[in-house]
Amino acid sequence: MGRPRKFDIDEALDRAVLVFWELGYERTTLTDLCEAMNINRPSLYAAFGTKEELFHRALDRYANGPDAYEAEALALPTARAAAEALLRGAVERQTGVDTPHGCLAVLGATTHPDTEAPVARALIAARTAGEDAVRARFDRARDEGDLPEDADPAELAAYVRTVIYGMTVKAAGGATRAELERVVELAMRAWPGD
Amino acid sequence: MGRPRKFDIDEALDRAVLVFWELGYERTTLTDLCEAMNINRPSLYAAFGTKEELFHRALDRYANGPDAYEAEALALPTARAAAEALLRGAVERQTGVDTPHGCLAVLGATTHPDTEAPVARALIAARTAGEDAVRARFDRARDEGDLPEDADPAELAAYVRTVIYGMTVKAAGGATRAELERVVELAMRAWPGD
DNA sequence: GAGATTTTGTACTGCACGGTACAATATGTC
DNA sequence: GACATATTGTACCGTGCAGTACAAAATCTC
Repeated sequence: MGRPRKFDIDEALDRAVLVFWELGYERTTLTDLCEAMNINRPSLYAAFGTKEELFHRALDRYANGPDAYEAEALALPTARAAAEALLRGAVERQTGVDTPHGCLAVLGATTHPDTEAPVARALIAARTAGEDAVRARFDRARDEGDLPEDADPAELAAYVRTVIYGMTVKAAGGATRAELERVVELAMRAWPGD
Repeated sequence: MGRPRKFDIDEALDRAVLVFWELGYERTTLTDLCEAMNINRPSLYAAFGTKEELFHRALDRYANGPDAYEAEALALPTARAAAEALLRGAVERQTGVDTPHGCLAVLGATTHPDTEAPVARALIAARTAGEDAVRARFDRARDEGDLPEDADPAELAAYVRTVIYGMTVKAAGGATRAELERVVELAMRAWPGD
């Protein structure tokens, strides 16, 4: 009961994702968020808590929304196909016309390993989780004989994600989709067995 | 004439580089800078101008100091050696024990292609200049027959720099030097002609 | 040593930010 | 319709920030 909420929580959260994605955590102000979400500050606090708590929710939603292609990529039948789908999916997501360029989990905050900032730590954790998922997929691939004996799943996962992060930086610098697609083709030449 | 300056300009600038390198532009405060440079605010302004002007000078000094290994790498006799030296040099610089991890030109600010922020634009320009230098080196290599006819110098340059940027993100997330060195080895497997 | 000149140190200003108090408003319950 | 309950809108608060005013201090010139 009580006065009914005038906005949709999920829709507002989607708007918040876009703002954080475009500006990063620190450059985003509450005014930016309120305008994009079309609500006022007390409503924001009542629904999502502080700016930092909202960011964590936005990051979560980002992982399950724009970033959900990763799980599909990992479900492909071979490790090679999975790796290529990860790379191509990253290019697509990072150079969309309706979304900000780059990746929230990389550009969301300036992160350093010894930082105390919870937001930076959350981004590092999100990236680590993403990399772990790739490594687990490649582990399975080697068990299945889908990867050579001398290929190291952890190294391959680190390599694939490194290229993805690098393309994020390039996308943030204005690189086009076509440029990044050529980077993917080159990157895949390092795949073992080719 | 006048009262003599109590500090050395270059030394103070080196300190500023380290602060910006560690914290990025936005998270760095004037208080941080003054403490690290061991001077007070009016002295900072008299010697370096605003925080933004100081950042530009720091970025310049970074390019000619910690980042100067790039020119040496490009001077190596073959394109392959140059590429590998760039990658290995990047690992070394990004995981030094006496310097912050990562790269000032990548992590110094959250950059987006359509940003108006002069600092972000300067970082993008610095990265573009770095990539152009690599491409010029690979252009020369192809003229010299050092690269196959079907290898595209611009694509190779984009690829090498993408891997460097990606390693920066990983270094900022806590990756160790050994991990990144294995990424370099994998990345070099994409080199044409191997 | 007097005066001009530059740097230094302290203390301040204006502003933008995240967060909140409080009253008004809109619903459900009895 | 009276009351409890929850959201909304406005206006505000404290804080930390970049940048600066101003006087004291240290040098050079003559």
